[in-house]
Amino acid sequence: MKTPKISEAVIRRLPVYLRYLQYLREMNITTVSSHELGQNLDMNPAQIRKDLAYFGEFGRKGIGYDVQYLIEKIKQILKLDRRLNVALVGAGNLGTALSNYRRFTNEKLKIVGIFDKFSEKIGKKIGPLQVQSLDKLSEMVKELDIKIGIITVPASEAQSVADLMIRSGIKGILNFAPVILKVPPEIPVRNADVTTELESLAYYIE
Amino acid sequence: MKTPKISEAVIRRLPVYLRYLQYLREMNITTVSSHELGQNLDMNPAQIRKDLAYFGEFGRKGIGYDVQYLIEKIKQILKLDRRLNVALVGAGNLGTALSNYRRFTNEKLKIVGIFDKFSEKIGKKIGPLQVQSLDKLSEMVKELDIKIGIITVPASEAQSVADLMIRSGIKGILNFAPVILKVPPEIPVRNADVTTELESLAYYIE
DNA sequence: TAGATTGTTAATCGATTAACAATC
DNA sequence: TAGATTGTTAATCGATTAACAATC
Repeated sequence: MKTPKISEAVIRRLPVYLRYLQYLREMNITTVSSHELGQNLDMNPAQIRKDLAYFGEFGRKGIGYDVQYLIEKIKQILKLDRRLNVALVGAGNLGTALSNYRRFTNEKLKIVGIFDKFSEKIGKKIGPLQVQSLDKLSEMVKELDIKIGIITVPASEAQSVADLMIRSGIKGILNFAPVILKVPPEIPVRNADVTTELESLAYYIE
Repeated sequence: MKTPKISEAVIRRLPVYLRYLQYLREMNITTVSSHELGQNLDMNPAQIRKDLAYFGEFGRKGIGYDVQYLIEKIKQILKLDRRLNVALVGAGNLGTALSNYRRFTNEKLKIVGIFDKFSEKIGKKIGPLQVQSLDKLSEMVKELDIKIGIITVPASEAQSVADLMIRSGIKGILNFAPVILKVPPEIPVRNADVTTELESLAYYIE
């Protein structure tokens, strides 16, 4: 919490640690060293120790890290210990897939509204939710205190959806559309475009 | 092509440039400077010039880059000028969404086989393809010269699917499952786990 | 020509890794 | 205690940015 200035690279590794720690907990493993973590996550142990040390002293010299304790600490750091509501815009194939994504259901991070522009999509049931008109977004963001928006509309619509999200009070965006969004600097954006990933992979083939 | 050693960061930016150049071409814009690219992609112009200069001299001093020519060159670099067949394993919601992903259809990068372990999924039609048994993967990889595998199975299955893909001759993996896969060092892997992205986004909220 | 913009070298900045004292 | 492992400083490595000569 008393953080000098943590780089994004560090923050992006924390969920990876968290995920593996949760796996260890399922295996009833109670303690782990940075060396073991490094082996399994294919990372340098010094980097793992350094990443964690930005936020506090979570380990014990000569012993390692308590799995359960470290899970709790990382959750605190990432703010996954409190409820965080998410809206998804674009009820197509990908949007539907994400809405049904199992892992969200258990977690504090939860999709609480699905929106679409097209009337043929509106009213459609996806899991426990009904697709709503995009016109309702702003109202629902306020009502449900939605903080994060997921964009799964076509590239041509993405910027206007992002603008609407930000006007509505959303504080961060996960963007699946293949465009670089223009947003104010205080709004974090994560791009998760599949095509980009595949295309960069192509380079390494052969 | 006569490349000293290009960092992954550079390679990952090329598809972003490509995408924006294709957008410019659609707008009938024929020439662009690194400065304009930088403005629109929120990047440093020097970085863009340097990235491109690893692969050749594509611009003209005092003028900028020819959009069409640069598109072709980047496609060549990324090997998107030749056909590259892709197999997808896991015909759930996400797998179905990706298989229907419009952009793949036009491109050289093409999903040519969809596989699943579960008999209730097998035979199901997704776009022009029918879901096949996972047992057929190896055979099809050889028959269709499939080079890339996309994994959209649950975390618990992902490693064994990756192993099977590699044994079958697949050369690169795009992994949507929330695990770090163990693969030989010569096999490139891209992780595209949505949960990880969302969790790192949570850190920046409030 | 004058203005613009590349390609590239040099300078800066930041991130990763090694090393080790502290200590369980 | 002896062995193991953390937290952290220092060293290394790599990536980004600035600057500018070349040139369209």
